[in-house]
Amino acid sequence: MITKPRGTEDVLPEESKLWQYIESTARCVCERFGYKEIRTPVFENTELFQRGVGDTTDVVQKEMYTFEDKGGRSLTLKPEGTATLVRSYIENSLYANPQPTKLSYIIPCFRYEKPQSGRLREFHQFGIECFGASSPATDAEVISLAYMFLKELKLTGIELNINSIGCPVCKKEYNEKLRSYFEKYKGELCPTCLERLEKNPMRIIDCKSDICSKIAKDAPKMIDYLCDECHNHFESVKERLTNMGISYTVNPDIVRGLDYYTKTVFEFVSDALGAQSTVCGGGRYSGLVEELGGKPADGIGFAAGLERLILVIKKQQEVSSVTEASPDIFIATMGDKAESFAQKLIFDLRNAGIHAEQDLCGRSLKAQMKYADKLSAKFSIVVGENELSENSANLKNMKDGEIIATALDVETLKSHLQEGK
RNA sequence: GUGGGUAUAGCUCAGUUGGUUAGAGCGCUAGAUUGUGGCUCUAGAGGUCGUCGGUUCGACUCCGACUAUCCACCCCA
Repeated sequence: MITKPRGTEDVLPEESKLWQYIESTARCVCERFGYKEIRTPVFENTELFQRGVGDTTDVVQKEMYTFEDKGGRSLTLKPEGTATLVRSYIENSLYANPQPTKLSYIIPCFRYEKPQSGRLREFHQFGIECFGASSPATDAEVISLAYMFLKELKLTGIELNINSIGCPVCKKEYNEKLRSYFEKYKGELCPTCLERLEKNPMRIIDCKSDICSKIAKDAPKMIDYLCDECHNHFESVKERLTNMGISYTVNPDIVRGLDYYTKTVFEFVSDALGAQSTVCGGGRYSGLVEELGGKPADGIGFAAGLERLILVIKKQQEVSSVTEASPDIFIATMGDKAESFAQKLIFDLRNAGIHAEQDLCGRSLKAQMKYADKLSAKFSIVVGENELSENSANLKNMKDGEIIATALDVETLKSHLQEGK
């Protein structure tokens, strides 16, 4: 047997209902906020992610699905959405439209990681990006969209954490402070954090090891070192969130792992998920558009992991309340002539917008009725020689067993079915 | 990439200190006097017991490797 590749999942018909529900909720919310859907390629030139996501990040260093095509080009399956959108924004000159440019997407992403609950090698993200607006109002709008999306999915136990990691100027100053702080504990830090000390000391704050987190507890906080502009920006974002009734926790420890983030970063965390608990995360990025060859423009956005949302929803509702689509009518037949007649009738009924079914496995009449029951058909009729010659049959309501006589034409059947609803 | 748990029918799981034709419930198929579902009853199909190797007279059972899966680290959505 050939099995699916590691870290991938089949979405079976039962579950795809849930996917459609989440996707339509996402689209519906985006529409109200003026975010328009964009569709982009599944793979991009590898360089886009090296430059866009950052050469030093784990995502780029060890998690990308990179391959060479027959023309010798290095291509990579998208590990995330933002870099692609920035590329498209520049390449299609979307900056020439009235700004800001507000985009949304639902995409598959690929990362070569060890699979675990809430972490797959192919996973899906719903995200938005807003380009060309640097005001705090933009941050608040983006966060409020995520908030409303999660709220409309009726998720409980979700919390919003926000932080500001400053602009390149104050970030750099802060990094120096941080480095000199951790230098003092050089002998105690774990090996990975020792490396981080050189490259990106902010990541040490993230470390879960007992010793490092204890040391990091008293480390200087970015929030205390923000420059005036960054500080005011962050204050304004918080005030706007409060105004909208969106509660949040300022969490100085959220440091996003992707290089491009500046100023506002945030994540929505679920208490239902175990280790991979971030259900939606994002932030502002000021230098990315320029880095990828565009005229300087601010960007801000978020991505939500659809598989994780589905995990939360499934955990919340013990039994899925998603109702299966059931046929309006099942036509059981006896004999070839009747069967052939029924297929034509069913075709016409379907053409008239009715969900009609028949047996395709050559079952006995009794077995056909059982099958109709399993499909939860609302009505059934049996067509045999008698019905054909008289052009009439008994229409049975499967719920209460009530029977009425009906002619075997689309209009009559349709009106009976509508009455029965 | 590092650690730990798990692997028996489509699904959920039994399987006695290693012993002959490996079981149950649900599901699936068929039937219970030849033209009507749900309840009940009967029968049937379906497993190289994750894979490969080792120990043994004999392995689903013990050991090893591999693979898959789950949990955690790491990282992130």
